[in-house]
Amino acid sequence: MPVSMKDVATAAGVSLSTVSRALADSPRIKPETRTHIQQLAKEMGYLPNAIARGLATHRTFVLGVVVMDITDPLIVEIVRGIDHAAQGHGYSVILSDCGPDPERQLEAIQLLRQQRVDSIIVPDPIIGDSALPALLETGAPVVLINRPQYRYSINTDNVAGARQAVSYLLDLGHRRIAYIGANRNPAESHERLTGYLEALAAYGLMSDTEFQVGPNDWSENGWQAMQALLTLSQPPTALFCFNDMTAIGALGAAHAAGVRVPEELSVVGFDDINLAAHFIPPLTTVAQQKERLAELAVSLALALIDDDAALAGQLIPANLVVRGSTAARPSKR
Amino acid sequence: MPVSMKDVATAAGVSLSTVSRALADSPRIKPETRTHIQQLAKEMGYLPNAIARGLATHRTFVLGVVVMDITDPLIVEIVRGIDHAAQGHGYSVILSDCGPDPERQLEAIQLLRQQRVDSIIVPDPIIGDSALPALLETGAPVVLINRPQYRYSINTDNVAGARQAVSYLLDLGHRRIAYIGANRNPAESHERLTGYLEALAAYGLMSDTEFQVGPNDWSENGWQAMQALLTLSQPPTALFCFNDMTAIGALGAAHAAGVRVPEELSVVGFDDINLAAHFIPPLTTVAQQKERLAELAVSLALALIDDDAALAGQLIPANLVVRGSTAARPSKR
DNA sequence: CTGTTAGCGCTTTCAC
DNA sequence: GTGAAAGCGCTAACAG
Repeated sequence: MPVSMKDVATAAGVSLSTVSRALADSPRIKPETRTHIQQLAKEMGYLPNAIARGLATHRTFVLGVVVMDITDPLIVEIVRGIDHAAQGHGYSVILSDCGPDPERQLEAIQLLRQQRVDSIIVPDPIIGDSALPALLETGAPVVLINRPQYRYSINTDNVAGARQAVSYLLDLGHRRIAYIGANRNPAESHERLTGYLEALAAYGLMSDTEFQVGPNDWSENGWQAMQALLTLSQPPTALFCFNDMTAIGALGAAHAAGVRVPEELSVVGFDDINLAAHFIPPLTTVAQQKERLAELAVSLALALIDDDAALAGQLIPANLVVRGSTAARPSKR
Repeated sequence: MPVSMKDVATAAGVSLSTVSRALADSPRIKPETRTHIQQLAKEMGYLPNAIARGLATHRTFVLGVVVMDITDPLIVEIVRGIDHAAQGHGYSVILSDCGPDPERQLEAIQLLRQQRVDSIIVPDPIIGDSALPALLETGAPVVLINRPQYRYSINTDNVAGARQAVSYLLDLGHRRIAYIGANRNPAESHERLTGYLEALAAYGLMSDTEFQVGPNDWSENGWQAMQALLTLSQPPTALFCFNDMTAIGALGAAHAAGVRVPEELSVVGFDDINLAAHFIPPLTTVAQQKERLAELAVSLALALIDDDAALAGQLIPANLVVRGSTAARPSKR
């Protein structure tokens, strides 16, 4: 029932293809008739049928986004950025939340293929150690976020970000600084560990291996890692955590043990999720530029449709945001 | 390049329509040939082209989901539920994050219409006071979540949930109980206020109007509301908050003012967002059944395609989850 | 500049 | 039971 090009054509007394051209701003059309038709189409409430167009052009103007858990505070923010950027390009995004089950991941990818999405973005560093191959067979280009090992990716500069955070702690006078890593995410965790070690080395310090805890990820595990650190004879005075959720877990354990933050312990996270600013105390953290990562990923995903990989492999800086969870080293210790 | 039905047909030495029927499990086909063709299709890696099918059948097997900010902790959880439920029905979901700008909301809706989604779900009680009319003109059925005023909606029982929360506080011995509401969400806030008042009334109590603060919504405002309450000569000993984010804001203000929770002040939220369990202290809250809301919304959205509105208007119970932010009334006060 | 004609890949009458 | 053919709404040669 919605009005089609044919309807517009007969109403305008021209042929179907003239309408098609007019609406597509084709150069080969008389300006007057074009504006006339465009206006007529608007009056009639014509809305292009993306399905029909997709069938004819083999371009659906739909982007697929595959995540394992859209509930992850970092991931949602990136997904939101992707959605906005896509809309800016006239694209829609199909969201596919796969969960941890590999079989379901495959099914979800099949669905995406059936829908003939033009390109796929995976803003989730965890997904796809198993699903990635299937994804790549899709035919559609696949862009990853924060997966530097893969060629078509857009990544945060984890090493530099971590270095910045730990340097800051060193500048505050801290010398016993621990790192709580993440096992769900070995590659990223290792990069942040590298930055941590580099910062220490620049101060002529070595990291005590008992200060490299984890790897862990969830806040529960941040909690456990903190507890382990508190049993040391010389516990750390500062903590650099894989991400904000880990930091929040550690904060909980510190609170439970009666360790005051930041007076007795400084804590730095990574990501700068929305919550970080609202936590008690507000979390000092290394902010990822989620919007920018998303924009670039979308641009790359669309460019790859035409085999343009110029944007591939970009490294985006991450910047320390100082808030209430860090302070100078307690003098008494 | 992907294999089409035609390819399968020639490979099988049958006609195109036979393949179509075989793959659609049509009854009018010899069982043997059907299984044969199905197997052959699988071997050849045939994947149905949803675009072509959509053009032929006027059914795209795509659901539209419109939100204002997918980053909202309650909304994401519901969206995740929608995505899962949709996948279970063989549907994909196009996510449209519109932001607060009404103009952009209209554009996003246009995109959805162009994609000819079969149905639309709006799990966001805020969006659409302006966009709703446009949405309804879409032609596609529209289902709302937590918008009881609208006929095709699935809703949490706010009144009963609130009543439960406040009754619990009363049972703990609290008598001076404040409510912090939300102005971004007047309808929901009012329902929860109603439950609050009902619970007080059941104890033969009246609410002091100075205890009905807000309406507010963001955690910053929860903070402000709490500060206002603390200036009262007889501040409340317990707080029922519109939602968890408000509660978290209030918790922050209490912390800043040196008021200990739950020893000196009990706080109850609403929603049970992921974070609630991880906060310090873990938040007592009224849990919405996000999965269930999502499932029902999807079922209704799909049923409405065939004009079946049996599920419309369902009321889903919300249940109190007791955690660490509530305790018996301090005896000294 | 504009009209005619094929498709795009699939479903669905209508015949056989 | 199976095949032939038309058509979904649009684009894109190909003619004029």
